[in-house]
Amino acid sequence: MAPKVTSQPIGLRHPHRALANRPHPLQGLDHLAITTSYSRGQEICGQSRPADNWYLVVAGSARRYVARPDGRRQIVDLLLPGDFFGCTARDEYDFTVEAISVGTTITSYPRRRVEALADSDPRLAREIRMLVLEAMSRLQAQLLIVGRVTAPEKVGSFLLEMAGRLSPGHPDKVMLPVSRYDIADYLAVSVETVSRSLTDLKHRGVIAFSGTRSVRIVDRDALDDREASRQHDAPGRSNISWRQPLVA
Amino acid sequence: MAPKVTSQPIGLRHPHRALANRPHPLQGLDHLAITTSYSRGQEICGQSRPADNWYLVVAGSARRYVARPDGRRQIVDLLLPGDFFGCTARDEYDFTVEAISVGTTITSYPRRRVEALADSDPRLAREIRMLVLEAMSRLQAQLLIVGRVTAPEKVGSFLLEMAGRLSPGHPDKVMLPVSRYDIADYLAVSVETVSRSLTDLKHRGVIAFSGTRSVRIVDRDALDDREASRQHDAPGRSNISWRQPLVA
DNA sequence: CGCCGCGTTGATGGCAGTCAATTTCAGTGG
DNA sequence: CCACTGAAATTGACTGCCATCAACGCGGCG
Repeated sequence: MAPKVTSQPIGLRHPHRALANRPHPLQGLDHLAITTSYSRGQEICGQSRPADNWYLVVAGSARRYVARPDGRRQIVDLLLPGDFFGCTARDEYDFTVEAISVGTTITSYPRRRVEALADSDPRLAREIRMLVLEAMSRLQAQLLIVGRVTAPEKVGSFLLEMAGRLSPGHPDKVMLPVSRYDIADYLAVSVETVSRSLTDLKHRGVIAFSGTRSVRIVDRDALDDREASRQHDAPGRSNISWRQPLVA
Repeated sequence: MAPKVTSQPIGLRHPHRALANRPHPLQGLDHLAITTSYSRGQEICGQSRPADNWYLVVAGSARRYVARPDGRRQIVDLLLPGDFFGCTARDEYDFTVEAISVGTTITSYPRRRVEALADSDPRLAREIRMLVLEAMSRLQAQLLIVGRVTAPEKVGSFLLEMAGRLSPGHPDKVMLPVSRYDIADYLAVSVETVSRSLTDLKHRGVIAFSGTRSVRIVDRDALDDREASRQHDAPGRSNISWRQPLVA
């Protein structure tokens, strides 16, 4: 039942991407940390298990999701190098995290020890707070994406989000680490709709492919939020207009 | 432009609901706090304004939302007494918060001062972390609700969520503090769909009304997550089955 | 009384979920 | 190197749900 992991710390000499030996978050906790490599689909932490560890992605990617009783799953975070997870208000995880890419490398920190250490090191406490706030920022960004109206809009803003997170330097080249199924469960739409939206965007010349998971953003403006407002001059239903007079 | 608020601290002798003089979060910061009453629809903090304050709801309710360029708005948190907001990773708020109920009372804390204080008081730092984690938990719960398939499911799980947060004691009586429009913008569906879903649930005997905003949950199981899986024996599409063999 | 916020109901078209079939791709073992 | 296998991805056909437009009832308030 327990995930079969190499529970020995790993050298970390050649991490696959990012977070090389450069300074990374939680640098001062290396003596408590255990860095592990996971294979594709391997579980890192599981729903309704004691939340005894906090985690930081070193390389690769992982999906944080909630399994619904009806068999569906809702991905509630896509984790990339530098992303933090596992820190919850409760005693048990209310989600599952699985590695996506091969050679996904993740550092785990014992919660009790780190909390104790944070009580004596304000800088650490502040750093943890920032990591949690960034996780919350990701969650809000996802909610804004999922809350969009049409499926091409969701897929489009998903691509923009991934582009911004994967390669802040080259913002028009996206190497998706996830399958269409993962995108579907992230956006709460069906796989077929994801596929159709992507081909739709391709035919409209908004994006281009070089391989199924390598996307180039051709027309960034068309993917942007402004699209819906400029495309057709229909102003969209606001639900806000009636708010203004109340403030007076 | 600045919200016309009574910027003097208020006595807090008779807060409308909850958080009476009983011990509340951030108790030790009363000397820094400013408690203000807001009227319906009044802005508490605004998008792209410097994030200089953290806030705690004392009484009433508020909506945290993001205004989209096309005029829509997405509510990303419904704030009830005891809820914390305004703590962000960036220097500017990326959302707006408005009071909903009349007499909404909110305590604001100067960010810089509190952060400095947290650096010397680990208990305070830990308490802030817990408040942020609870905000994150609310966000994840909302994402799970918005990610559901049909509109009645979204509305139903919204009612359950509100029931759990509003009155942990009487979990079958829900006094909604929000309008149908707010529910719609919270669930990312149209107002009409919210109304239709509610009447649908009423006709199916799942809920009962005593006034448009007073709901009684009659059949809790029918609102639960299990509904979709038991109703019809269609197992739903999983996207998970194919994961299992990979772990081996 | 009339205005406006709020809530509901009806009619209709378009989009997306579902079922199904096919193709492409990656990994494995011969 | 290639055949084989199963997952990943795409495309098509069809149905049902939901967004949209429209109209109407209700209640508070100036």
